[in-house]
Amino acid sequence: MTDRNAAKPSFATKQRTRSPTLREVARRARVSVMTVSNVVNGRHELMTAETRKRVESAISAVNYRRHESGRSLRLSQRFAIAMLIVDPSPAFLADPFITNVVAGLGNFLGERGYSLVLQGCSAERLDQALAIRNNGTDAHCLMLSGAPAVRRRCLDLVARSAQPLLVFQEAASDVGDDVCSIRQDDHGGAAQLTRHLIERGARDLAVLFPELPWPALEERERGVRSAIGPLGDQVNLVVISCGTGDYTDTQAALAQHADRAGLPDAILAGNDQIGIAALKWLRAFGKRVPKDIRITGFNAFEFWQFSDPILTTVRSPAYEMGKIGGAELLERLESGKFRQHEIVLPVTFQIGEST
Amino acid sequence: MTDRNAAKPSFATKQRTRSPTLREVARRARVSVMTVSNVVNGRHELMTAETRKRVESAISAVNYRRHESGRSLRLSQRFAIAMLIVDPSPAFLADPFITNVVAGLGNFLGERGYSLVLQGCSAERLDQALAIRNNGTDAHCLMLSGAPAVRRRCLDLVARSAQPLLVFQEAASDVGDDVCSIRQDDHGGAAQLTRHLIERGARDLAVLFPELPWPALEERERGVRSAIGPLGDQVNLVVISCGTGDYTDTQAALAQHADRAGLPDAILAGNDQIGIAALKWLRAFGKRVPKDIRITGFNAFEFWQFSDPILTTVRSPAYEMGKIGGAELLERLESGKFRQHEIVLPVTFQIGEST
DNA sequence: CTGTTAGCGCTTTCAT
DNA sequence: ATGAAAGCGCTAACAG
Repeated sequence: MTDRNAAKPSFATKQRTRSPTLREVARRARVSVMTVSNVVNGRHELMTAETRKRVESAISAVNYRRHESGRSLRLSQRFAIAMLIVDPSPAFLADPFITNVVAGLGNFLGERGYSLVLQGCSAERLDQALAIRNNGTDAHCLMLSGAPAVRRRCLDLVARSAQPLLVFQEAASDVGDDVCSIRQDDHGGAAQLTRHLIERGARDLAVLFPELPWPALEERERGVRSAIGPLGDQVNLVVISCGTGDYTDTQAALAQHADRAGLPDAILAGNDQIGIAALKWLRAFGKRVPKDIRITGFNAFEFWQFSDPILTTVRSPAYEMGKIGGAELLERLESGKFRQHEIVLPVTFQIGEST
Repeated sequence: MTDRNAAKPSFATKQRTRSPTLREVARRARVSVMTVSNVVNGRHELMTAETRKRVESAISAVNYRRHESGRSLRLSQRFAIAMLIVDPSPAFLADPFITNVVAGLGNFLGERGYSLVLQGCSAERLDQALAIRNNGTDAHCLMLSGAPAVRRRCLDLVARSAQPLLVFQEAASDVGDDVCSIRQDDHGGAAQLTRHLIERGARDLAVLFPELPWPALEERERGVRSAIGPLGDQVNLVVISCGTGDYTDTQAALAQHADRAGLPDAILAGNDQIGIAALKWLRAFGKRVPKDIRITGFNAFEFWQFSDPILTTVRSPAYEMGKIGGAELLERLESGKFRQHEIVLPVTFQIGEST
């Protein structure tokens, strides 16, 4: 019989004040730890009202908060989801598309008792990322950027973790069975914008995309081409790269292109930010929008209307995407498998003054 | 002597495939778990090269990833930090100020082996928030909005958790000793903008702030007033509320105010988004900026230059704030106390064309 | 209704 | 240089 008071947990005494445990609450309420656990977990039918009350006052007296690691260890469930954003820039939350997805996902998970672990990371260092090296969550979510080969490498790397995986904005059916891909209809949205431009008389189109190829951008380019398809001989298309896609790069790229090759009669910008930069540069250059040249944006997050004239664009369901993706993921955790492996959400055409 | 193979951990078999543990790796490498643990933790001097190699191949053979909950439980450290964003709107990441802080914080923590748990929450439900109810992180970070009394209540609630606390954009010295507050010099920035406007001849000023009082906005209003101070009799100031601060609300509020009370000769907007909405409305209304009326923004995140004319504004060190705050917090976790309790970062005046 | 036992995966301590 | 034991806080299973 070991005297339990003689225990010498020196490692555990490193902490200044250890936060209260079930045992401490149990001692104060003069019940066993199991009874306290039952109170904490709402199994009120297992005890008398008197006991429950005594335990509850002990809980609030010491402000007991359940230690996640004990529970997780015991249940082999972390009640946490990792969201990995692969972006070469440290400002991995700069795009409102991403923040809307993250907000939707985080809110949904929070309501359901799961926390969201957020990490931005470059593709090169993805194998060093905490969420990959350590096993601290129940599943991964992934938002990718970069060339197709880079994204493929990232996908395979994350898939090696053998955890459920939710991929945003990219098809991923071939990575395994425990994967779900959710994205918006970039193809359809881009096609719709293109048809709209052609209807308005544009024949000499340009897409203005950042150098870093997000999968959604590739999808949009395909959408543009498919809409042009039937009119291939009457409609011309060039691709202009606008560097990082920020204000300065976009304007510089456009200036250089105009110099070398002249201007198209319509520009499909990769997103609203790029569209606005282009629009402003054109007007400074003496062009009238939409009279001389038409411009479209993409995604419509608040500042699509900052420009003058207001952009014609396409509304993105990014917030819903986070939410729906989260629901699908928890469904997977509870049932053992994904109900769907591919989800595509519709976008909404939104006409402005720039076309 | 219990036969260990007779164990019946049915609860642990719920999982389809349990991820590999130290024990499994140890068995494959024919060493004890301690040796594997030593390899994982880089204590290479404790073993022969041969042993190390055998263990390392076993590790990569099964793709072993350390289970965070076991480690956390044993070490009484979670290696995770919670970031709570108190916002009545579900789009708690809508403001680029916040996303920059979060990105800076997350990147810094990630490099140092800590994960970032992100949660948005309304003030009313803060007591239900996962990060508050459960003890799953080593510290809290807090970004607040709302009236002073609401913020105070939130602060007290979070402080009850008795964990180290890093508060962004709000003084918090009176909440306890285990708290650090980090913010930008909103007061100074606003004062500088105000002096600039007055120098350019403005005498009839308005601040255009959203209804929801973020602490930084209060600070900016005080900055404006302090700059006016010495000229109180020559300079007039009104406060215009612009509802949620989004595009539509801002323009509606401005229209209503103009109708009732006419227009000031300078507007200090609460941020760049509001400034741009105001600027566009004024131009549509036939006013020339800056000739008839001058406008300033605040924070300068990318789209400050979207407007035409470009906004005069103030650059926010939001990303650095996240990073420096994170450093201060880890320092606290390692040393047992905060080195500093108040950190104020400078902002940078950035002249545009709107003043 | 309440309590006891065992063990989740890990790392510190101590023994070999 | 390597291993055995103990226990962090929690909950399923079972016993009373």
